Amino acid sequence: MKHERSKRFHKMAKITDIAKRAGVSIATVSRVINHSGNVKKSTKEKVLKAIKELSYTPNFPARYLKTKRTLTIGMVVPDITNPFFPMVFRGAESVVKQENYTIILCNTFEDEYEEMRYLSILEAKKVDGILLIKAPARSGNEQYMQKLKNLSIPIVYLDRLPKLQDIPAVVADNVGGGYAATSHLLKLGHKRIAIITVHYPLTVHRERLQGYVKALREHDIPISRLYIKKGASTIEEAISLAPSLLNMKNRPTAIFVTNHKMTIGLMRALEMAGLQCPEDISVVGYDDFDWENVFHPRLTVVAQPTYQLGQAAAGLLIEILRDRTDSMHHKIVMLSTELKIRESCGIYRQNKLRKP
Amino acid sequence: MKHERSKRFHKMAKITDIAKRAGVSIATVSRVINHSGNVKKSTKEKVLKAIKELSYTPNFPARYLKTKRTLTIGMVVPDITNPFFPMVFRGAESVVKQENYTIILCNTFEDEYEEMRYLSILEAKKVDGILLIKAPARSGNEQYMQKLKNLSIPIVYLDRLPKLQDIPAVVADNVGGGYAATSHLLKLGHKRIAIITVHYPLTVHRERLQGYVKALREHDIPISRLYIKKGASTIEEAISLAPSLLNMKNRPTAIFVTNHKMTIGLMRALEMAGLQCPEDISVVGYDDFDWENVFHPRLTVVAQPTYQLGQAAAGLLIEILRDRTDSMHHKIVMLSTELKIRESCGIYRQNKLRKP
DNA sequence: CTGTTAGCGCCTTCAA
DNA sequence: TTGAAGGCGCTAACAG
Repeated sequence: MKHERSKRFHKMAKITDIAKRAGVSIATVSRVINHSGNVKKSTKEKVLKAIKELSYTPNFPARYLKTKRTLTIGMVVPDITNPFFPMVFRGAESVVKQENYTIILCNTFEDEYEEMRYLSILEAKKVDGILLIKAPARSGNEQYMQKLKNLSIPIVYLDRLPKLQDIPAVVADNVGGGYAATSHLLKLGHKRIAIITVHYPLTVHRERLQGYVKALREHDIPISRLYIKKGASTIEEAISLAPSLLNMKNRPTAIFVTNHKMTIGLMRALEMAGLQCPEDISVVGYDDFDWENVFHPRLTVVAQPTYQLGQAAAGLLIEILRDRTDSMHHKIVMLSTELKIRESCGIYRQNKLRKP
Repeated sequence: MKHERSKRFHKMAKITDIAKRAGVSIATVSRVINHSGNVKKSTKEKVLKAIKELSYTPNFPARYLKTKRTLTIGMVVPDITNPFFPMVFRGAESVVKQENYTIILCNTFEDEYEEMRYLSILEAKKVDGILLIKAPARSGNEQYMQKLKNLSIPIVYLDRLPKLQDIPAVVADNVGGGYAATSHLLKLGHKRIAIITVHYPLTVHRERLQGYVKALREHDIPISRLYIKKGASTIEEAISLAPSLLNMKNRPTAIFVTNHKMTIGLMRALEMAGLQCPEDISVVGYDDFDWENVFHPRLTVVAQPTYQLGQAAAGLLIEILRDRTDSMHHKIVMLSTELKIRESCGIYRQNKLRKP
């Protein structure tokens, strides 16, 4: 036997109720609601009055059947718990809300299967568009990439780029970020500069590594595989990765970490190894948050334009939705990063080499 | 003239397409999709085949018209940029996804008008339920409270309680949190303990203050208005509030901050005043995040069960949705907090009184 | 086990 | 300026 919804949830008025009460047809009601077609002022007022009296709101899902628009967009992120993404979300929300869109937020936990699942749901729910921050690609995912490309809903890629041609996307200048971080260290005299980065097949990290390599090359410093550590983007992973760097005979005098969570892990590892930052070792991190300018050591970091990334991506998506065609939107927008110099990098000194 | 959607967005197959291709009626197709009614194995396979071939997905908005369920819920938060809320979101998402729900996330910026706006939209979009973390109440909002109470969609209140009777809600033990923080300071010998809290009419902060008062009373320490500072929950506000405390003749030897952002602001203010924590002044903060156990001074804080708050609230909401009645769900669930003792509190020493 | 059919709430020609 | 009627894609009786 089916339960009844309790009385306090009275059913909502519908358009016929309004029509009846106002003594007009539903077509007329629809016209005043949507400002479509002409309605005599007096009848319009009658309708408005009825709407107010019954506190009527149009039923969006029903309306969708005709209009084919849900006024909602989907946003798929790897991990909303990484403070980078809430800022991106807010940026996006700030622009879509102007157009009365609303956002379904989906967390994939860096899992492409989860991403697929969510994309299917978003498709079924008929969101008007999707902002996608991709999870790392799994090997043998060609089929999925094909599906992505042919999805019935416009997608704007954000931050992380898939292996796809001709897609609309908004990204940060990761090569520039990696380059700036490494150059800064070089300018301070460091020569043995390590990098801790993420092993996922993600453009962002590959590019930051590229920037690192580029800067070293420009200074004729050979790239050593021993100074390049890769792992999952977690605090724990950085903690377990760090010792292989810190216990080297030629321990690096500076480390560039390309990821926020791993930066925290590295700092923990330094402490555990009894190393002072910046006295014993310099660190450049990634991503900039409020507390970083307060607690010690104050991190020198590559700051990303998080809010702006969200804004730009949402703006692009809305443009596409407005045209209802994406033919001329196969462009990739790149926003630049900024090195925030604080206190976690010291000048290279020979005597830094004391054993830990 | 209306634009056409570009060709790459081919229209989706619908149930009649499947029926035609499988050589059955749409009713049968519907049956296999929804596992309702019996279908002969062989025809079921035919249908499944057709579905796969046309990569058909049911159209949720259309389906809603019949089922009255959108399988989406709304979550309204004050500021997703405060790391407290992403954790709550993840907790909620982790349980609703089990039931195939999806979440529309709405940011109100602590603005009750914005909250009203979003609630109206969620109502129009026919979300099945709402998780609401309320913005501070404006004065003269009785009408809105009335509307809230009579909303056509079940709400579970989260973290912050409105002035309403008989509502389902999940909250943290804020009195307990304030009490634990203050007691800890008292145990360390502090007597001049100040509190920096939020002036919004929000249960959470009122209760944390209550806990503070309760602890002091138990130790027969008079409550001084001079030691109670209230303001907006921002970094800047804490910075501008702090000097009135730090420059007092009887400067407090310990401060309890009931809000994450204000904690950051206070630490900044201490630094600006040339005060060391914990040497010159002890601090207990609120909310616990990864970096707090790494950077210095390591904050002693009241940790809230963020993830669990989200889980519990979502669980309660789903229960309500399952019954389609909230008659027996007028309960308030309270989860406890935990004091994380780290390094920002020192033992009270007389000589702390040196001028800044 | 399967098909026919009547709506769900709304928008939108087409007529008047 | 207004109304009547069809249909969007789907589910759920009701028949067969």
